[in-house]
Amino acid sequence: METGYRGIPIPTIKRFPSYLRLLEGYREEGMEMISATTLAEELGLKPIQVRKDISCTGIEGKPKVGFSVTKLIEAIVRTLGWDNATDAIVIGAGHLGSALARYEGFESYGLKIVAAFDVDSQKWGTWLGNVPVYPLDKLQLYVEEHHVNIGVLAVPADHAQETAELLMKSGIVAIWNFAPKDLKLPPHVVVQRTDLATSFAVLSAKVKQKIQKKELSIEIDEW
Amino acid sequence: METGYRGIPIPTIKRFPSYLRLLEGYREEGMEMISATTLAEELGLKPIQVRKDISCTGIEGKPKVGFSVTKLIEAIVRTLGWDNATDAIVIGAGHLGSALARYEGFESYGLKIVAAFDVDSQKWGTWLGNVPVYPLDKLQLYVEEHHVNIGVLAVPADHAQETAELLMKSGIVAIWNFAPKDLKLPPHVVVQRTDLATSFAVLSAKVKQKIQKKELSIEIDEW
DNA sequence: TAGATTGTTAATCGATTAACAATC
DNA sequence: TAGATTGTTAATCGATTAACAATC
Repeated sequence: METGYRGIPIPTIKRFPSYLRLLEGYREEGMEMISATTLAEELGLKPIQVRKDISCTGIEGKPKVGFSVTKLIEAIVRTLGWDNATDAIVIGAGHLGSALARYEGFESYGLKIVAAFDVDSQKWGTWLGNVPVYPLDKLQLYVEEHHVNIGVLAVPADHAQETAELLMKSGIVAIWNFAPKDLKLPPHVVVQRTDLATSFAVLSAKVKQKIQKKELSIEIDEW
Repeated sequence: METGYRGIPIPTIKRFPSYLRLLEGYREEGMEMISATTLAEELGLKPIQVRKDISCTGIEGKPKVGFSVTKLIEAIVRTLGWDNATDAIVIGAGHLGSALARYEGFESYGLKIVAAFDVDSQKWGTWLGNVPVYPLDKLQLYVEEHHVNIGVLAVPADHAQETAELLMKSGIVAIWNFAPKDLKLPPHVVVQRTDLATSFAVLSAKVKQKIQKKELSIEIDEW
């Protein structure tokens, strides 16, 4: 059985934004060509890994010279799908939802927050930066009328599941979940978590491991 | 040459918080035993993976019955190092820093935000929930006096590197970096990113892949 | 040219998954 | 007991890394 197209590895996808930030800096400095070797050094990666990652974009480099900075940027942006701007809504206008709605960096990812929704009537009609806050009841209608694709979920954990289901029913394609809750949704909905607990778990584990290593003696780090 | 202790796999660490949330729900319901099979089903994982993960905590189960809910919770919490509360400070009292300082969920991870710091003199002396905001100049002294271990970095990207170096010099052990910037720090400092761009990149790629697959027909994704 | 860098093919490494005996 | 579940050992899978020919 032929499964065919396998897709770009998730770890590679995760490194792309770092490449992009670095490359945009180089572009601003007027640099035209960049080698995988330099990118690797700058990001603490191995050159071979950077080359492998870049090869996923389909772009070609010149031996001894490297890659065109602008072409590489374009290729990565295209590979991530960040060249087509997508409208998104934020659900939950609490502290986190508010910070997300106001965040200006999303533009460069092709993400545009067009509205926020909340159950709290006191927030209706207010603005989070340039983003208006509407009643949650208006969500379904808004999504249908404005063809919103992405829902940014920033509600409390105990309302995450039901809100996600509402988003799904409204026709949202993908959910970016900031609530500390694992959603159970049918596989046709794309869900991506940004879970503080998960991130902090890795930090904690690294700290703990470092302490353990130091106790068991062994080597030293310089600097 | 014997390298010895290898540590718990990062993917396992990342799944632990999901197990914990689920288990705490079961504990509240008064459930005493739980099987890996049930946990797996609830989280959309394979039973074998859950068993492997659990085995990393060192806890033992009973065939046909499962694991003690409370013992499993304790074991995971201990494995993550969440049983020892750690003091942390937030640097940058903008929208994101403010949301982080006010977030109450950190308690259950053994993380306590004790202060925030900002360059903006207008913010000095104000409070983010229960967290006071101090001048950035006071950071070094504060860290030394209060033995703060963790710095939560929520400053703009163009100040992230220098602020991280300040934290390092002040004696901070680990940095939780929310700035969209890759930090260059010596290996003895533990750094963990929570990068919106990275998370959104995965979301974008999944959406794009799904569209492509739908065109080519065929099946689904994980995560 | 010589040397650095690309791109491909193969080897390695680590995590996931499968198989199955042990056990309550 | 029979059947479900654990825990271990081996197989598989995917990503990283190594090796090296091609090339500007």
